[in-house]
Amino acid sequence: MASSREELIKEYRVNEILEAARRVIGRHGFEGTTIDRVAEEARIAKGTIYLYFPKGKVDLLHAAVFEGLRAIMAETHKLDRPQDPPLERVRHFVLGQFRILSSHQDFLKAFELDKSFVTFAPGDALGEKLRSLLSEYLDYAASILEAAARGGAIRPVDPKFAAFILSEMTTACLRRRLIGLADTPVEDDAEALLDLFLRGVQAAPCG
Amino acid sequence: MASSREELIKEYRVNEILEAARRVIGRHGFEGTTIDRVAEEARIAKGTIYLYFPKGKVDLLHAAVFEGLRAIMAETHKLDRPQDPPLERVRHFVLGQFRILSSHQDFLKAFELDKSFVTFAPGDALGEKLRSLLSEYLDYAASILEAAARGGAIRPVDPKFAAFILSEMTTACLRRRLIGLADTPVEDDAEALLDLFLRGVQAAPCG
DNA sequence: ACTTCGACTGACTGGACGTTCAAATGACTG
DNA sequence: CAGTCATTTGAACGTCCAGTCAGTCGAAGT
Repeated sequence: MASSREELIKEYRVNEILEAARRVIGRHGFEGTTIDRVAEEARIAKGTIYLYFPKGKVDLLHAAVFEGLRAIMAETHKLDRPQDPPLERVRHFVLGQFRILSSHQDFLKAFELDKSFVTFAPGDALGEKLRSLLSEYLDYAASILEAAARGGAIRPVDPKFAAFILSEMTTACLRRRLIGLADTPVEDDAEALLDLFLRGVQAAPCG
Repeated sequence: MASSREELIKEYRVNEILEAARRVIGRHGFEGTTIDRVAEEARIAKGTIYLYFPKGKVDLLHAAVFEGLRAIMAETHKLDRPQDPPLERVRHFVLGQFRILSSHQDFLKAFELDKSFVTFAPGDALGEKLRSLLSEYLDYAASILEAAARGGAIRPVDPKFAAFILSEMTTACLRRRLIGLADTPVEDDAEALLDLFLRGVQAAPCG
């Protein structure tokens, strides 16, 4: 990692710029983010940005988005409780994921999460990085579901499929609020979601 | 509606331009769509577009997107079978919706559906139109679920919440394929989705 | 044949924005 | 203080693209 004094300073500057970029993205959206605005937000001149991001705007924005997402995903990793009973572990994960994602909804909104995963061409660098990030996250979520399935707490659904659907259900709830279609408190959503999902995957035979 | 000869011609031209715009959007994405490209695709000159869309590019693209979505939603309305037994009606709707949306995945991908609903500011004209379109659609889906709940086929969940989650689960499946995370046939997704959702909302007590 | 009309064209304009680079600034040293 | 070097600056440049408008062309009218 960084060691010498210069490298530390450089890393600090890079971080400042990335944070400014994320603020601008949050305010103006991905497409509405210009180098001028980022420079103004970071209180430095336009040219300075090119010292730290010589590859240009696209590289900067991609880095900002990637790091932002990585941080959010790191948060969700921290909330796992492997020692809990499987079903309780799933429940805790679902609610925790909901809480974390909803606390970052501004950024997620501006970033237009789904778009970015979907839109980038197969060869695209950021697209690949995001895909692997998502993939890693889904493996983690799937492992929790798989453990529950092994323990007999839920039925043996395809864990990756279920994990994906679960995370999408979560972002869907947030999106619904952003659109203005939800008139109930957020906590209700979390409970309703958990209920819907758990019943969907639970072991006991229905009907 | 249109009556005179001129109005019919005009409507025809407008439609040609909108279709060209949708093709370009499908190929280059929303942001990558320029008036020049639309003009080239429609095999007319740039200026001609401004004869039919004097309000400019944004208006044109919004109309293209709105009409495209309206057509898709009209399709889903046609597949309802109110005379079927409630649970069968739900099942048919879920599978039909899946089939229709997946047949339009190119357009939906390019349009970045979620983005457009989420990103537009509350006062924005297209945003409002899309929201009301979505709202109408959700009312329709919710009415199917509500009928099933009244018939006792599913438990009395909040029908609008369930309808929203259902439609998002469907688009999520498609997105998963576009990202390249799915390795199973599409039909499997439809079945797995139906299974997950029905168990989630079904009447029989689980556990 | 001449005129009128209006749909259509596409070169042009102006502004926005990414990127560059010569000059200014400041920090550090002998 | 002068000299050296790294960092920072922002005016200038090139490109892209929405939007304009003077001019073309064919059809219909007289």
